[in-house]
Amino acid sequence: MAVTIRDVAREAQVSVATVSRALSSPDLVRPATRDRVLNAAAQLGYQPNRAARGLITGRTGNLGIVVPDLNNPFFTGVLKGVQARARQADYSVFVADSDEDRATEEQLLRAMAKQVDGVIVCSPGIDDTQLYEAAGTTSVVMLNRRLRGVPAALMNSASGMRQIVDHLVALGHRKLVYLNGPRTSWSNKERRRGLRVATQQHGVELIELGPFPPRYEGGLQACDLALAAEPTAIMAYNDIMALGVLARLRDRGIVVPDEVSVTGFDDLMFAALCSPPLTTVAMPLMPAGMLAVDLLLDGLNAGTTEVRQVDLDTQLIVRATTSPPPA
Amino acid sequence: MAVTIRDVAREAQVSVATVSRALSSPDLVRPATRDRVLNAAAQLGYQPNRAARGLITGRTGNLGIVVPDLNNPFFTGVLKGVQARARQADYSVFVADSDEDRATEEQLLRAMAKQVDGVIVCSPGIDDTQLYEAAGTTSVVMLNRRLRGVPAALMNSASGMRQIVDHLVALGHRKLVYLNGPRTSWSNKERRRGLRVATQQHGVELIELGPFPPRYEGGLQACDLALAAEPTAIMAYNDIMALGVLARLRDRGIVVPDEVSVTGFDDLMFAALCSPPLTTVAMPLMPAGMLAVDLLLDGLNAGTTEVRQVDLDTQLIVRATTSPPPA
DNA sequence: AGAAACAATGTAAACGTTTTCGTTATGTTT
DNA sequence: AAACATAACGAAAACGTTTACATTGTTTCT
Repeated sequence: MAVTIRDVAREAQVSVATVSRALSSPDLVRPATRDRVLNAAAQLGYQPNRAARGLITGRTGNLGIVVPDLNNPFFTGVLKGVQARARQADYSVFVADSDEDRATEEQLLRAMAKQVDGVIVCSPGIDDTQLYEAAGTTSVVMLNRRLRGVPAALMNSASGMRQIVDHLVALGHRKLVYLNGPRTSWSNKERRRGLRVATQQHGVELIELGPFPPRYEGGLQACDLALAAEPTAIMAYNDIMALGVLARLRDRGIVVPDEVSVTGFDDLMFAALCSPPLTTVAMPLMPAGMLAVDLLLDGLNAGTTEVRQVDLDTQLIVRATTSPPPA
Repeated sequence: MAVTIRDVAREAQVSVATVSRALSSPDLVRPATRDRVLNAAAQLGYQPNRAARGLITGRTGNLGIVVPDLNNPFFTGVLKGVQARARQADYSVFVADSDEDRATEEQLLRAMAKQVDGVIVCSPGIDDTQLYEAAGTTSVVMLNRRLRGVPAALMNSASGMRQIVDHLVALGHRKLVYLNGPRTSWSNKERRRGLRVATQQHGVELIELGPFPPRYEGGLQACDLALAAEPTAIMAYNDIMALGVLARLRDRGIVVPDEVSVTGFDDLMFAALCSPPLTTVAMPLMPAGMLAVDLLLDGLNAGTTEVRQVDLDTQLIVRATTSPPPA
C-alpha cells in the first residue's frame, strides 16, 4: 500500500542499501546517485517506516513526558517547549497525564519506557526508587527535581523567592508570612530554602503556615490564618493560591496592596489579568522544556555518562499587589 | 538485552507462535499451555515490542492529536479526555502543538499520519482540502468542526448560545451585543447561528460587533465599542474576551451586573474565580476528547464506513455577571 | 606494472513480532 | 472401525528497515 524503500530503489535503479544510505548517511554514496535517489524518493513521496527502522536501530524516534495534570498551565508551558524542541530534532512526543495519582504515574512511566528513547518526568509525587528503576530501563530527565545521578532541568525557585523577599524588604516590610504548598514537593522545599536564607540575611521575621492544598480553596483557607499573624505581606506558594488569598481579602474588605501586600509564584496567564494584577515570579517554562529535551538527546547521542543538572533563572515580575506597608 | 518472545517460548517450552497466540488470541491455545506461557511471560517481565508488532500488523497502537495551542485550557481539557480514554484502550497518544500556524499544522498532520492509526484534529485554521487529503492517508476525527464524510466530536455551541439568550431574555434584557471571535472559526459560526435563531424567536434586538482577537486585549478593545451601542447585556465569544470586558468595565466605573450583564463561553477555570464570577457556558471538554477517541477506534475496528458525527451538550453556568437590566 | 588501499555499491542477515500453512493428536460421525 | 472434522501446536515467511560483509572498479604507492 504505502511506498516502501524497495519502490524507491527500483525507481532510482539502485539497491535498497543504497537508498538507505543516501537518506541516513549521505556521504557514503556518490553525489550523482544520491541525487537520483533523493529525486526518486521525493517523487514517490517516500517516508521511511519508523517502526521498521526502530526495530533494527533500537531507536524509536519518540520521546515521552509524564505530567501530573494537563490542565495545569505550568505543565503545558513546559510541554510546549518540549514539543517544539523535539520537533526540531525530528522526534515525536508521547504525553501522559497521571491525574496526580502516584500509582498511575508509575504505571505510565513503566509503559512509556518501552516505547521511547527517553522520558521527561515532571512528577513531584513519584518516589526516588521508582525513578531510579525507570532510569535503568530508559533515559530519564527530571524536571524541577534534583536526584543524584539523573540529569535534570531545574528552575531556580530559591532564587525567585529571594527576589521576592528582596523586593518586599526594600519596600519596608519586616514581617512576612509564607503559605506552604505540599510538603513533599521539591519546589516547595526549594522555595522555603530560598526564603529562609533571604529572610535571615535581611533579619526580618518569617512566619510559615500550612501546608495547604496548592489551589484556590487553599488560598481562601490560608488567608484568614495568615491575617491572624498580622503580617504586612503574604507570600503564597503559587499563583492559584494567591488568587484565593486576594479573593478572601476582598471579601473581608481588606485593600491590596495598601493594607497588605501579596505575592504569587509561576506567573500564569491570569496573574497579569486579575485585579489588581499580581506580583509574582515568572518561571522559564518553555526554556525548561527545551532544555530537558536537549539533555535527553545529549545523553542519547554522546553516550557520555556525564550527568548534567542545569539551573534556569526565574524572574520577579512586579505588578500591583505589592507596595510599602501601611505606616 | 530486553526479553523477547523467544525467551518466553524457551521458558514455557513452546514455540514462539504459541506464545504470540497465548497473548493476543488466548482462545486458540489450550488453557494449560496458556497458563504456562502467561506465567513465563510474567516471570521474565516480558513486554511485546510494539515496533515489531506494528511492522507486521500495520497498526502502531498510537493515536495523534494536533492542537493549535497547548496553553489554551480548552485544548488541554480535550487532550486530558483523549489521553484518559486512549490509555484505557491501550493506545498511546502523540501530541503536536501547531502554535496557531496553519503551515506547521499541515506539516504536523502529515508527519503524524505516518506514525499513528488515527489523528484527532482540533484545528480551526487548517483548510478543508488539506483535511480531506489527510483523511485519505489515515483515519481522521474532527473536533468541533463538521466536515462531510469525516467523523466528528462536536460540542453544541449553538445550543449553549441559545441557553444564554433564553437566560438573558428571561431576566428582561431586550438589547444584546455579541462580540464576534474569528470569522473563519467553526465555533464562532455555530455560536452566531444559535444566537440568530434565539434572538429572532424571542424578538429581541441583536447587535453584532467584531471580529475581535479572541483574547484579553480583544475584550478590552471590544468593550468600548459595545458600550457605544448601549445594550443591557454583552455576550463575548469566549471567557478570555469576557475577562477583558469585565476589566475594562471596572476601569470605566461601570458596575457588573447592575448596569450591564456580561457572559462568556467555555467555563475555563478562572471564570469561577474572577470577580464577579462569570456567567458562561460549560463545554464538555473531556467527554469530547473521549468521544473522539471512541469514534477513531470504532472506525479502525469495525471497518464500517459509517461516518458518525456526534453532538455533545453544553450547559449554561449562571454565576454573578448576569442580572435583570437596570430599570 | 603490480600490489594495496579505498570508494561505491550490492547481497543478505538481522531486528521481534504475527500469521499462514502444514502437521499431529483428539474427538465425532458414519 | 474407517473416515473425517477439529483442535492444538510448530515451522517458516513476512513486515520495512539498517548494516556487516562481499564485490567491483578506481586510485595511489612502491
